[in-house]
Amino acid sequence: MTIGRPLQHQPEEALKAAVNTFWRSGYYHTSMRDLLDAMALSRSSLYQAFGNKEALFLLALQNYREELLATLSEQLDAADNAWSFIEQLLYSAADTDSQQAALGCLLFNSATELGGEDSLPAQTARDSVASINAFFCEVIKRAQQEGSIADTRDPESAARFLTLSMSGLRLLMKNGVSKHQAQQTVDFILRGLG
Amino acid sequence: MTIGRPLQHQPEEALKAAVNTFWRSGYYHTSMRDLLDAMALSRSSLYQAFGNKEALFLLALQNYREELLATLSEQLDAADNAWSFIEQLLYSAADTDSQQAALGCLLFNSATELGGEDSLPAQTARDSVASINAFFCEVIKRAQQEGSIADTRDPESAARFLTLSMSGLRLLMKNGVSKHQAQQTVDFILRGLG
DNA sequence: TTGATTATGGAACAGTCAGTCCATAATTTA
DNA sequence: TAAATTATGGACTGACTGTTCCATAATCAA
Repeated sequence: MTIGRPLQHQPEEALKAAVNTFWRSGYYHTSMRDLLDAMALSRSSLYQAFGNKEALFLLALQNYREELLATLSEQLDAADNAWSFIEQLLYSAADTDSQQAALGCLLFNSATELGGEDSLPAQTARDSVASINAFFCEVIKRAQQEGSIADTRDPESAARFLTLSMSGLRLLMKNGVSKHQAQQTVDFILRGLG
Repeated sequence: MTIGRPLQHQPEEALKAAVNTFWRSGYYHTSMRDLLDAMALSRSSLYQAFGNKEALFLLALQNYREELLATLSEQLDAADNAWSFIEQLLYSAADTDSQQAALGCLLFNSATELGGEDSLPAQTARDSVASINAFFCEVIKRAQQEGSIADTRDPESAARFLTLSMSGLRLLMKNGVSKHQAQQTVDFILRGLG
């Protein structure tokens, strides 16, 4: 066993609470008090366990990204083929309820908020978006192998278009567009992609 | 003439400086000190002339939106037709240098940052995005009259797709995508739209 | 039980936040 | 010149910011 007083909190659950807090309020507008309340631990414990606000945010971004990529991989494996995965991805994004839609995606939110900063959080946010884009690129390539996307298309360009579309779709949903309207918009995306 | 001591600053230029400040740092992360420095006036003058931070932000959003819509209208009038306006709009967005790209669009930034809040700034940000979308809708209708977009397309859906695309393009540019890569992505947008 | 080790609660810190207030400056009209 | 009016500079407020520090609590090995 480890020596010393045992932890009185579960770091994984605390981190999830931190993710949700940053998700709701963004990096700068989230205060340590917000985090303390949401994570349900004391100042000392938070700083001892996670370092500081920036380090906690980096960890939250990483956790969110890994969980997102894991979910996407599962859905890809469960789908009949790459193209139907893309369809499901877009239509399910268009089908989120308004409360969840108001949150958007933590990665897109962070990349937008931190913009072109050269800080570590900003760079990490950009890297996270790039990792999602890289996943999409593999999906595109598989769709091309399966014949549902023309081989003549540059897969990286197509992946960027899909990233662009997901990000734009999140914004539309944040702006209060209805599910039906969002679905109609998805049809344009699929036409551009196919 | 007006009675009393005359203004020692030009409200229009000060407002532009405020716009740029909010543009760079967002609503919450912009401090009154940032605004005072950028606007080059004293605390008293700022509060007397513009009320408070929220009121100034609303004014900045309005100013940005009006100027953007005016520029778009000019470019639409100068274009050969609605479709070539759309092309130019997208390709010029893909052609912004990295410094400007890092800023993105104040309206999309604000709508993303303030998300689903029911505050006045959040509502105004959403309304501003909606007004851009409404402009795009008129452009789409004109393109349909001119025969460059099929009449079978729902103009409002197409407008939302164009709004989504502009927003997504801004995110890609923020993420460091090159001009060439952005141009390739625009081709996907145009294919989806046409 | 004692000593070592780690976690926690809470006080404290300097800095920043948005916003207010008042004395004073600069202009008008009379 | 004097009174009225508006703008400005700057001190000030109370609340909040992220972070540090220390005494204490809770566990382990000896």
